[in-house]
Amino acid sequence: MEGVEPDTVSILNLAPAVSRLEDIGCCKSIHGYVIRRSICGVVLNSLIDMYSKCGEVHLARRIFDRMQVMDDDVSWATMMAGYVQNGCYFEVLQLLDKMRYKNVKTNKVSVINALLAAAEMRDLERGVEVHNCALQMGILSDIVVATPVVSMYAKCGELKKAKELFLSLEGRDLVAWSAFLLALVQAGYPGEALSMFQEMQHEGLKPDKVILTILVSACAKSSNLRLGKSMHCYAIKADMESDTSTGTTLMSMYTRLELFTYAITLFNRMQNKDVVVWNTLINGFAKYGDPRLALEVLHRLQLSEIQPDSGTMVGLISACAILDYLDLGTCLHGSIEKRGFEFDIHSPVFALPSMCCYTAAGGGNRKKPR
DNA sequence: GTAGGGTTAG
Repeated sequence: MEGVEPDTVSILNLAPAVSRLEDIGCCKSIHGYVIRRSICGVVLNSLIDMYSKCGEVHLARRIFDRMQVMDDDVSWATMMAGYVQNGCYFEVLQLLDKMRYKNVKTNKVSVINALLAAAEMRDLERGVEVHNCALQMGILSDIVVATPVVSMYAKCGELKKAKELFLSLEGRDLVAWSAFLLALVQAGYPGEALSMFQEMQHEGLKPDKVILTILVSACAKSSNLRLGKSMHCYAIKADMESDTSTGTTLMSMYTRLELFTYAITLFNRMQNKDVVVWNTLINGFAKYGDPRLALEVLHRLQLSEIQPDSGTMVGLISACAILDYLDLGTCLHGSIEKRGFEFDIHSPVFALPSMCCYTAAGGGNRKKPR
C-alpha cells in the first residue's frame, strides 16, 4: 500500500479483505485514514462490517453511533448483523426497538438478523412480531427470509408451527432443509428427521456436508446404525469423509453405538485433527466405552500440538468419576476453578493421567470398565 | 455496502 492513497472505492474493496484476515491492526489503520480524510457517509457501513467481523463489535458500534446518516436502513442492518456475528442478541432487539422509534425502515437483512436474535433469545413474542413484519413487507416468499422464520419457531419450542411453515414453503433448498432437519433433531425427534430426509430426496436434493452431519447425528441419537453406515458410505463416495466436521460426527456416532474400532480407524485416517476431534474420542471412551482409554487418548493429545479445552475436561472428569480417580478428579476440579479452561499443555495437571493408574482411589461400586 | 444451515461434550 506504500505510496498509494486509498480513496472511498479502495476502502470498499479493502474492508472485506481485512475482515477475512481478521487483522485488527489493519482495521485501525483504515479507520485512521477515514478519520484523517474526514470521510463520512455510507462508506462507513463497510467499517462497521469490518470491525464486527474482526470481533470488535464495540468499535463498530462507536462508528455507527457517530454516523450522520442515521436513517440509512443499511447501516442499521449492518450493525444488527455485526451483533449477531458476535453473539450479542439482546443488542439486536434493542436496535430493532430504536429503529421503530426513529422510523427507520426495516429491510430484508434487518428482518433476518432480528429473527436470528429472537430465536437465540428464545423470545417468541418478538419472533412473531418480526414474522408478521416480514409478511407485511411481502418478503416471506424469499427462502432466505423464510428459513430463519422456521428456525425461530423451532427454537422457541413451536415445532408444529415450524413444520407447518416449512412444508408450505416453495423452492426449499439445502439450507432450508438443513434448518428444518436440525430443528427436528434438536427438538428430540431424530427419527422424524430421518424420515423427512426421504422426502428431501424425493425433491431431488442430495445432501451436502452440513446436511450429512445433521443426518449422522440423527442416526446416532436414534441408534439407527444401518442408516448411519449408509451415510458413511455416501460420505466416502462424495469425498466428504476427510472433512473434519463430517469425520467428527461419524466418529461420535460410532462411539455412541459402541463401534470403537470404526471410530479409531476414522480418527487415525483424519488429516487435520482439531481439538473437537480429540474431544470426541475422549468423550466417547469416557461415556460409552473404557474410560481408561479416554485417559490414554489424552496422553496422546499431550504429545500433539493441540491445546485441550473445556470440552476435553468434560470427558476427563467423567472418566475420573467412573474410575474413582478421586485424586485426579479433585486436581482437575481445582485447576478449573483456579484457571478456568485456559490450560497450558505443560501444566502438571496434564501429566497426571499417565500415572493415575498408580493412584486410583478404588473401592467404589460404580460402573467399572469392561 | 448489509443477508438464511452444521459436528463433539454437558
